[in-house]
Amino acid sequence: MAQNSGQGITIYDVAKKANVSISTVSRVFNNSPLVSSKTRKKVQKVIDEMGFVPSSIARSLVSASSKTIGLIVSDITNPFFADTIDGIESVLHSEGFSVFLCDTRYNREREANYINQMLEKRVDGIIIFSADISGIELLTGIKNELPIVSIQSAFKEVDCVNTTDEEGAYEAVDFLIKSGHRKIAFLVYDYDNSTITNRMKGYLRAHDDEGIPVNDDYIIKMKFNPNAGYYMAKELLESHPEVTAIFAYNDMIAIGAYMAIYQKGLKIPDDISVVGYDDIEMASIISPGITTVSQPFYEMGRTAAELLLKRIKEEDRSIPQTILLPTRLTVRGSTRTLTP
Amino acid sequence: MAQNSGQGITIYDVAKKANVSISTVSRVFNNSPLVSSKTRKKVQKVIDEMGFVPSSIARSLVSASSKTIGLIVSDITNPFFADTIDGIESVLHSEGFSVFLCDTRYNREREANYINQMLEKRVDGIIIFSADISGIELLTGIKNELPIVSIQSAFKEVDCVNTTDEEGAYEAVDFLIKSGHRKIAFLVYDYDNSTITNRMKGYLRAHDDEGIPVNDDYIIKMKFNPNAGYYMAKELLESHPEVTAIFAYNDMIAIGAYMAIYQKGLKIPDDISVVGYDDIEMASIISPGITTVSQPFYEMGRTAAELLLKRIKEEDRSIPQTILLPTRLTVRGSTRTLTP
DNA sequence: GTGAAAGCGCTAACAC
DNA sequence: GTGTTAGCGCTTTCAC
Repeated sequence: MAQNSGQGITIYDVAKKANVSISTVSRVFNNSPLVSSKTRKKVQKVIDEMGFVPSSIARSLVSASSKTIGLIVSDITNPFFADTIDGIESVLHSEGFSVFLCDTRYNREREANYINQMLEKRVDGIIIFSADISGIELLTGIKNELPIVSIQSAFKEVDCVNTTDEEGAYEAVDFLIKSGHRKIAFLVYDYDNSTITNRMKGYLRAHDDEGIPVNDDYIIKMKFNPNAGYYMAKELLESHPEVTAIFAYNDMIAIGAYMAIYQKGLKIPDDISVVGYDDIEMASIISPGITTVSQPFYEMGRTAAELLLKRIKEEDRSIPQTILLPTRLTVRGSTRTLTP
Repeated sequence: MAQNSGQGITIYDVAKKANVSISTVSRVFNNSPLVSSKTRKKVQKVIDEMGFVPSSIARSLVSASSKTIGLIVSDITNPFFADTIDGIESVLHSEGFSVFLCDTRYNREREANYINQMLEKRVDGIIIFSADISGIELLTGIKNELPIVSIQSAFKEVDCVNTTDEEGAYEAVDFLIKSGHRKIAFLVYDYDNSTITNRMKGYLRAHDDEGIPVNDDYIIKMKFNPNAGYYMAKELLESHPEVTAIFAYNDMIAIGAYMAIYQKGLKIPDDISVVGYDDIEMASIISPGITTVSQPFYEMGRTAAELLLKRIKEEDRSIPQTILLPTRLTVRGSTRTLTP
């Protein structure tokens, strides 16, 4: 173990003690091949003894690269963000980059503040994974100078990594239809963004392809609130008890629906089937487990980081591209086949 | 709007264009009073026009302070971490500090890696909010050089910010007893740490103080798994259906218990009352809302940050101190009064 | 009130 | 293979 954490110790201290020049010290901890193994060993020993840790600040100043990327998310507690962050870091760390992570909590002011911090810190690029679009608006002012990759929000002006939302919803609803369900509700937030639009398209197209008419009354919308799923399902169960399946826009809504169903004294999936979206951890904890559309969050992170790194390295500012990643239906206990 | 984000523009560029020296430019964006308002206005205009953003890298190098603190958490998706992080940032930002946030996901290797990154980045201090103790072990090697504050894990060698776990559990169980409950189960993880020990103490002392004997069979233990609450409650309901109330070690366990109770066809709180701990968001989403012990997460963050800042500023390395923050029982629909 | 100059800890030519 | 040296973009004395 080193005697200390190297705070305050510089290459000069190491050089002096090892009787070499600072260049040699620099070469050693940069793994330059231009050092004899004998010198390297000698210097490394002194580095370890003194607990020397090179200052990334000084390195950044001369190399004109902070080796840091900024990551903006709108809500770090959102369970699937963690996997995405993992994916991002897995590729970034192997390239020696670190991540400056900022949680805006859907707050514009914080967002602006963080972006300014990133500029000051001279991040080499920015990845933004924000449910709403506002952060991206703020970024447009700098997108010509700094590579930017957006995850899960379609935006033509920067590189994007998205999932196939329409197909995911299609697969979920198609699964219900093929299981014999005909009266399938859709519980969704009342907003206008590409994700909602695409999942709605999938819901409609699945009906269309199977020749099943859509009953507009089965589409329940509500502005976002943490309890929205509960209220929407409650309303649905009262007004349309004939419904045999619910497709929820996401797992949080599905969980709210569970509560409304349980309180009505109904059983899942015996009386009603439920399908969610996202596959958050709670989807497998709750009982029965939620049949849901899993998104490749880790892969999304990896893809975004690779895209960004390519832009950083190649200084490539050509036309922004969008990469679409596929989803997968995970079947658990919340759905059953309807035998007529 | 600035023409660009200032990447690549230095104080020399600004100085030249404004016809002043670089010192003056520096004084302007540092709000030094030693500039005439006329000069200030002139320089500020150029700064805005060019979109100059000072490099925190260069500033850190000369000022020998990164104005950054490292924050280590074991799982950012843990819902209450977000509030704590908010609290931390609220005090840090007002002092011009930024936060380097690292999610170790309970992985030692990542932890060590992040600590090394923090050392390289020359953070001015570290706050660690990690369920397990390992991170703190890693930090002991550097605690003499860098201020460290730990949140929610008792550790004598560094400053700590904790909550009154025993009192929180006491208040919860006392509330149940005062509501007429006599057969109260405790569902808890099977580990040996101070938080678990303290809540157990609270559970026992509440019984003791009211002269109610504790039935050891009502204390159900299980190693951590995401579904532990469900399994423990299931076991309890089968072996001891006479129980009228459950005190869960945390809200996740309480939610698992809800599932087991619902599947048994029982109603909450009619057939059985449930009390949780933490007051995570889901505690108010789920139905009925969970009566639970709320922790002052935001305040914990603020307190930790203030403690750290004090250490950083005063270069104060005196005896580590521990600050205990109180909890509060939040009564919702999951509990009822038992009329004999 | 303003400017000149030294130096923070490193990297990267360039010289030997 | 190794050392010397000139900066990187700022802050901070110290003159004026």
